[in-house]
Amino acid sequence: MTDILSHDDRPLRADARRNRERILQSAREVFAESGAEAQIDDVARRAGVGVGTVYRHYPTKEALLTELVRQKFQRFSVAAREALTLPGEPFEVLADLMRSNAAALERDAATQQAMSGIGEQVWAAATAELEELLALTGELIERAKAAGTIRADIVPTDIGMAMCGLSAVMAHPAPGFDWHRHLDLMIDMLRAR
Amino acid sequence: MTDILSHDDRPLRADARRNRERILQSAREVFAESGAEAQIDDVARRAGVGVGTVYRHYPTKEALLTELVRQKFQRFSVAAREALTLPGEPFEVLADLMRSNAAALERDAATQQAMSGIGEQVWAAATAELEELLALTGELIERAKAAGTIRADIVPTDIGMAMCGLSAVMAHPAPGFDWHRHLDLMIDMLRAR
Amino acid sequence: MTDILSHDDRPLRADARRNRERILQSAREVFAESGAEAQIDDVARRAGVGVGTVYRHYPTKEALLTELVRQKFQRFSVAAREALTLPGEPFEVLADLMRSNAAALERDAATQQAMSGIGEQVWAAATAELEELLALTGELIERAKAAGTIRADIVPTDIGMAMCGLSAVMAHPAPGFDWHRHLDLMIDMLRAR
Amino acid sequence: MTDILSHDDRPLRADARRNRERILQSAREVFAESGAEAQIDDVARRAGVGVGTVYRHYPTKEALLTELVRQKFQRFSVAAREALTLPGEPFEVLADLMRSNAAALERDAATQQAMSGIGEQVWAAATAELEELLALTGELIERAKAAGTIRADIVPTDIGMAMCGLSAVMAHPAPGFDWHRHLDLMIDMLRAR
DNA sequence: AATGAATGAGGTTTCATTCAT
DNA sequence: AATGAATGAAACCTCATTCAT
Repeated sequence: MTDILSHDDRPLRADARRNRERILQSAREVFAESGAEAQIDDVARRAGVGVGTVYRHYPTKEALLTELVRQKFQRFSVAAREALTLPGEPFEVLADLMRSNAAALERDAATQQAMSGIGEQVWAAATAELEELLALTGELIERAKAAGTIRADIVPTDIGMAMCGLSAVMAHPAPGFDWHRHLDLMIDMLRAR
Repeated sequence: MTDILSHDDRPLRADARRNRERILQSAREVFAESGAEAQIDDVARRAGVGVGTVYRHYPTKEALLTELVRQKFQRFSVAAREALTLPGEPFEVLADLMRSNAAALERDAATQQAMSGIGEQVWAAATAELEELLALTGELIERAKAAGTIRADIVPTDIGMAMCGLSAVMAHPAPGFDWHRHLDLMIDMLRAR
Repeated sequence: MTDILSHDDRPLRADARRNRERILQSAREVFAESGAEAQIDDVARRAGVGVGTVYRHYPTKEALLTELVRQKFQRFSVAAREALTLPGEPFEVLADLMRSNAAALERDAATQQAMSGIGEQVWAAATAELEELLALTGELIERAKAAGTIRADIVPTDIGMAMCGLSAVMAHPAPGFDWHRHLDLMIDMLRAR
Repeated sequence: MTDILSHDDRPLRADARRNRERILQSAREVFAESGAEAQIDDVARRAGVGVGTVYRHYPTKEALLTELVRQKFQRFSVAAREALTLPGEPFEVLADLMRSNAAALERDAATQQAMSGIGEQVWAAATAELEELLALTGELIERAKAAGTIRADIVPTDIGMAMCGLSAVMAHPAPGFDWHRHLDLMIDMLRAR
């Protein structure tokens, strides 16, 4: 959608593409370290570019954050698509996917912050990606329902909410909190009895 | 403990106490409306006091936020204590408590923010209150275990993590997300089969 | 003058007088420690009274500072009057007076600040005291002139300027600065050859 | 040394250099008018730049003040170096230098404030410049000693203390105070008899 | 296309002073 | 007369964003 409306469909110049990658990587690291209140200047500095360059690629701090979340969702979608091709018992495939996504989340504090703290509009802007992800999740659920190994009333957003909650738990080092345990419990809650 | 060490044991003057209440109430409202990035000036204005007065009571924005979270936990504790005196089936009592706490959470965006996103140190400062709450939760769990109506392996932090995750879900109006449903599912996950 | 115009000539109540003394002493200490940017609250706290009490006695921070300077000048005047009664060689009497005033100055950072840094108006308000001091200094000078031991062209403000400069040197711990040496040199400069 | 370790060796962009100059000039004027309690906002406004620009160049009010003092000392050093090349009788050369420095001081209330009142740390940060100045002063003194026209026991800090004291006298419009006279007296005090 | 200096609204906090208790 | 809570103007500083180079 973005591409269609974009005023500039030409592929980016090689150096511009390289910069864009560097900026995103730097943003991931910086937001992971300092949370959403990290400064664009820091992102630029770590990426080795000027602030202006960051703004050329992402017109707004929010846009940058959004892109990060979008990409994360896309990767989740990629993983989900892969999972659909895996043999194995459907529910276990889904459970494994959740576990590996959670592990990825643990390494990506930026998205964690985005999922469990920041702005309404960041979400809104990533709706397309989220919906694709939910659709794929739906397919995984259907297979498990066919196999009778998942609760019959589960819908895709149940998984989404679980993962969203999980990321908040991760983001909080409250004493005694252990997200692995919380995830296992939630996987269990999805299982057919 | 806090009281003993406090540098100011004398009860507040009547007007000071009144102002303090007003400030807290105003803070709840303002943070609820604008999230954690709300401004102290707005809190002061709505409370009908000068900024200086807010700072006299809470020397930092963070301190104010912390107090809000603390109080919320204390109210949860009060509710838990009450629940312990209720007749009814122990698991259902616990479930009802979670539901009513969730409802309270929905009305209190400040705590929501705090639980699902912000400040590490806000949490840290509320540790004592959190622990009391977990202890009481433990008692409720024990009673349900004795009745055999809760999963035998549940511990207090399981409830804590569930509520923490729930507040993140609440804070996100992602399409299709419905926290009531998520909560019901989680309550079910706690139930003995 | 202040007394004549004062709306309240009645001697202060005993406790009020005690408070006034405490406030002045506290102010001396606090300004000495933190310079002129010390806060009235600190003065009040150290004096063991409320801020309001400080303000009842001195309607302004500046007024308090001024009173300190005034008193210092008065003490210098007392010392000068005493010096006039001393036997000894007139120039040496004057030199000794300067030395002992300098020593007093060293112990009184508040006045140092006032003499070498602060406000025009603080000086202005202490004009009467300064003039009395200069008049007494004039007498000391005259005696030395009669004895032929002081430069014939010296006037009272020469001493005033010397002491003013000295207090600035004192206030600066610049490496290699040694106010005793500077004072000795200046005393020498006053001496008849 | 400063240059070698500096995190920013590249020469400033032309516009940045221009702004920096403007800021310094404006700061000189503003501090001269309002003393050290002048506001950064005023400095910025008079320089015709945003506050942020001032802070970009000088991260702190103190840093700005320090730079002013530093420059003043450097100018004094330049003048001293020049004086070393002048023909004329060495003591008179030194005396003229003191007089012209005093005249410069009279026009520069900011440095006056700094020399005779403010911040310990402002001085500390200008130590290098002060020491260079003292070294050059030492050379001027040596020449006068060789000529036998200065007191044999004079050392560079004697001149430093004299000028420091002088600036305090200047800063105080006490009735009867005349810094020209004070300076003449002090120059006389340095002279060999 | 990239750079980074400049911008300035806006945020938090301080503190001299007032005033209700 | 004393207290200290309240006031709020004003200070300092930050940082997302713009724009000249």
